[in-house]
Formats: sequence, C-alpha cells, structure tokens
Amino acid sequence: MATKCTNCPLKRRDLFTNMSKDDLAFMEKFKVGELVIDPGTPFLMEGSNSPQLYTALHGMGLRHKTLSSGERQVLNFVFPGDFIGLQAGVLGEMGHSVEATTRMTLCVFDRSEFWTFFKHNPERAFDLTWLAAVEEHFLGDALMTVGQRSAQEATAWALLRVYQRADALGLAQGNVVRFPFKQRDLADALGLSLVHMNKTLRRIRENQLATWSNDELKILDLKRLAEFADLELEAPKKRPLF
Amino acid sequence: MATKCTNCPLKRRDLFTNMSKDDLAFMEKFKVGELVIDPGTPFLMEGSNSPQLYTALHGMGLRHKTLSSGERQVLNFVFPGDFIGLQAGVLGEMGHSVEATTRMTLCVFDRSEFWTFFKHNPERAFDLTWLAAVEEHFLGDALMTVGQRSAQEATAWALLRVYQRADALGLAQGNVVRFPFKQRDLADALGLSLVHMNKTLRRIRENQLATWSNDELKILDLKRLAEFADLELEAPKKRPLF
DNA sequence: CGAGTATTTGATGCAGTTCAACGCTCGTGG
DNA sequence: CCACGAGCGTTGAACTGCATCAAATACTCG
Repeated sequence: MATKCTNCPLKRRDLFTNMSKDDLAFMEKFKVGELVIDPGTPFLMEGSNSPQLYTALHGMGLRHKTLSSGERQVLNFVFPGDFIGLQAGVLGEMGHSVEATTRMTLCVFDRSEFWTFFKHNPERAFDLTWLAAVEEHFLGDALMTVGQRSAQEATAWALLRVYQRADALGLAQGNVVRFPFKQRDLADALGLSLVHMNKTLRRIRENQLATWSNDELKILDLKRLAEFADLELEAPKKRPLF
Repeated sequence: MATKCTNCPLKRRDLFTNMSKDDLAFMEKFKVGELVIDPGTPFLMEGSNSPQLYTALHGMGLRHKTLSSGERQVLNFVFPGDFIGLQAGVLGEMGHSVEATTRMTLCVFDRSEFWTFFKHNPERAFDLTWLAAVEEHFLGDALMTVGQRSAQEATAWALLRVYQRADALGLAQGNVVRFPFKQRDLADALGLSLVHMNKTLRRIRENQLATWSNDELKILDLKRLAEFADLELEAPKKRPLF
C-alpha cells in the first residue's frame, strides 16, 4: 500500500510549507496510488490529455518538447516535490512531455477530482496557482538565459540553479549535489550543440568554477559562479507541496 | 466613471468565455478603476510588489526582463484581454516588467482582494489558474523557438503567433493586423540582434510570406508561413476574461 | 529645417555548429 | 574471460549563421 500523505517523505523537508491536518486528510482522499517508473520512461506526453497528475516523490526527470524536425528543447528538470501535469489538469492538454531520467516514484492523483480543489479547498487551489506562477517565473528566466546569455554564462546559470534547487531540498552534501543527466540534456535545455556544451563545461572546470561528472555536480566557487551567471544568490522561498 | 464590467468592451469579443451575471457583479466590486497610460510607460516593474493588478482593455504592451549587463529579453506581447500581474498577486513579486507600447487603458484591481477570489468564487479562481497555465504553455513554446529554431523559422513563428492572437480577438482585417512594435522589440523577443532581425524580415518579405511595416503586419501566405515555422494552424480556444 | 529615432545595407569577425574521430566504461554473449 | 558493440564524453578542424561595426537612408515631430 502506498504511503499516506501523513507520512509523505517530502513533508519533512524544510523547503515545503506545512500542511494542516485537515489538508493532509483531504489530500489523502485525492491520492489514488503510487507509481514507480524506470529510467528513460516517458510518463506524460505532449498533446496528451492525461487522466493522471503526479507529484514526484523520489528520483529526477525532465520536461521537454520536440520540434517536428526532431530538435528537442528541454524546458526544466524535475526534482522531488515537483507537481507534474498542471497543464493537463487545467487546460486538458499537456504542452510538453515529461520523462524519468532516474528511477522515479510518483504520487498519483486523479484529474477528475481536480475541480474539487477549487470548490472545497481554496487554500490548496491557491497553492496550485502559486506553483503555476513559479513555473512561469522560471520559464521567463530560462528564456532570458537562452536568448541573451553566452554559452558560458548560460551554463553557469544552469548549474547554479540546479545546485540551489537541490540544496533547498536538503539534497546537497556540502558543495556537491546529484545531477543525473547527460550533457546532451543540458545542451538541449540551453539551446547549445552537444559539442559546444562539452567544451563550455571544460572551460568552467578549468576556471575552477564547478565540475560535473559521474552524475555529480560540485560547486567550487559559488560566488564567482553567481557573478559570472549574473544571478543573485538568495535564500530559497518555501513552497507548497502537492 | 469607469465602465462597468457589464459593459466591458472585451466581453463582446467571441474569444472570451461568457461570464455569469453573478460573476460580473462580483468582478465589479473587485474593480477599483481604470488607468490610461501613455506609450513607453512602464507600469509594473520586475522585482516590485505591486498593490495593483490589471487587465488590458485597449492598446498593446510588452513584458520584458533585463540582465544587469543591459541585455533585454522580451517575454511576450500584451494584447487586449490579457491579465497582468498574476505573479505579483500570487508570489508577491513580479518576475518581469510590463510596459505600454501604445496608449493603453487598463482595468485596475486591488491585489489585497485577490484572496477573496479563491475563498468565494472558485470558478474565477480556476480561471486564474487557467490563465497561468496558458502562459506557461506559451513560454515553453517561446523557449523552444529561441533555443531550437533558426532566425527565419523563429521569425515566421513569431509573426504567425501575433497574427493568430490578434485574429482570435477579432482585431484582424482580412490578412492584416496592427502590430505596433519596433524591430528591436521582436529582436529582443527572439534573442537576435537588431541587424539580423532586419535582414531576416527582408528575406521573409522577399519570399512573399509576410510583410511588416508601419505597425502593420500582413500575412501573405499563411500556409507556407506555418509550414516554415513548424507551427500547426489550429482554431483558437476560448479563454476566460479577468 | 534640424534632431532624434527607426530602418536598411554592406563589410568583417567570431561564437557556436557541424563533421569526424578516438577513448572510456559497461553490459552481453560466445 | 575476453571480444564486441553501444552509449557517452572528449577533442580537433573546418565552416557558417549570426553578431558587431559602420554608415547611409528614411521617418517624425518640434
């Protein structure tokens, strides 16, 4: 049997806002099960109208969309605690695909119950909108990065964001976080060719800013990396969990 | 005195879903006035915590953010009916700035009342989330464009999107729509230099795909333009008005 | 008419792409 | 236990789409 929300492993993470007992009970009714998927498996498809929505409990994944010519754009990386499928829930159609890159376990909700949130639990409805707004905020940043920053700046920005997100989740061990992706994934996220991604990572390594190999990202000089990326270091804000 | 929602000029546009009498009355209490601003005036600033939220009634504008180095990324163009300030309303801080490019009139709401939506009017709360999801969807598209499409494809994509949006609003006169922006604006939206934007527009003109001058965008060959942009032509979906 | 802003065009340079090849690590099967 | 191939990372060389530089031509408005 799936874990109850009361015992949700994410609930203990400092990053997330606390949920009232009532809300927890409410969420439990909403949860229909847990899903474990293997690396490389897509579980939401662009254009699909999925009956299920998810919250990532363990593991990592990525959101992407593909041009008919085959070019892939990675929109974002999926971390534990991320809510997946908002577009399907609200618009009835996903604008991008989502797939697991590590083994993942997902908390599964039923889309048909979506509306009851808004009807019966305004706090939770607000939280959903909050999450949508955060995603919009992030995509704006990403767009600015791909549009205006150089390959090195963009890469520095991306590595830093990854570190910050993982750190906020309590997943960092000192200056090291797990980042189980391929150079191809990051290249597709930043609109760079694989070859140039590789060369850019080398320069960042040579500049003693950060290293990334064997799925491990190590930040060597946070401050210089941040300056370089033109990114301000700020304390992570608490976010609601779904 | 400002127009009542009952007489809102946008309400008559086919694009928007109909609002019940009750909802209209509800919105009227929420509305605190109308604001008319001159071209070139910014009215929401990145990082600010605006006490006001807006819906564009007339005119056009753009959302953008700026790197400390001065590079500007245009995130989106603002059309009549667009809701502006969701991030301020939900997150308490805007992730981008918004400014008028033509004279605009805005319907003004009070942010402090925001929460009452979720509490007392779940339909309207859902609509808000719907809008947030649509924005997320669009930004994903834009990111893919800037990241993966060539300058010509990206430009074709952008011109087509602009035409589609204006057409859906009933603002098109045949194959012509008003598009009161500078080449610099579109360049900053697509991550291109001004010079290259100009040269790209020339090629699109020479290929008899579209022309854009004097704030007027004319689509010459919709089908070929769409193929070229790798964009599917689809009927616009009705959207809620705020 | 003159000053400021926007568009246009040509020339030159470079950041990033594309092509090609090699090495490393692992899992698989003989 | 080794041979083999597939996937990923790495590196060099050649090429090009787009940026940058520079300057001329319209357009707008006091």
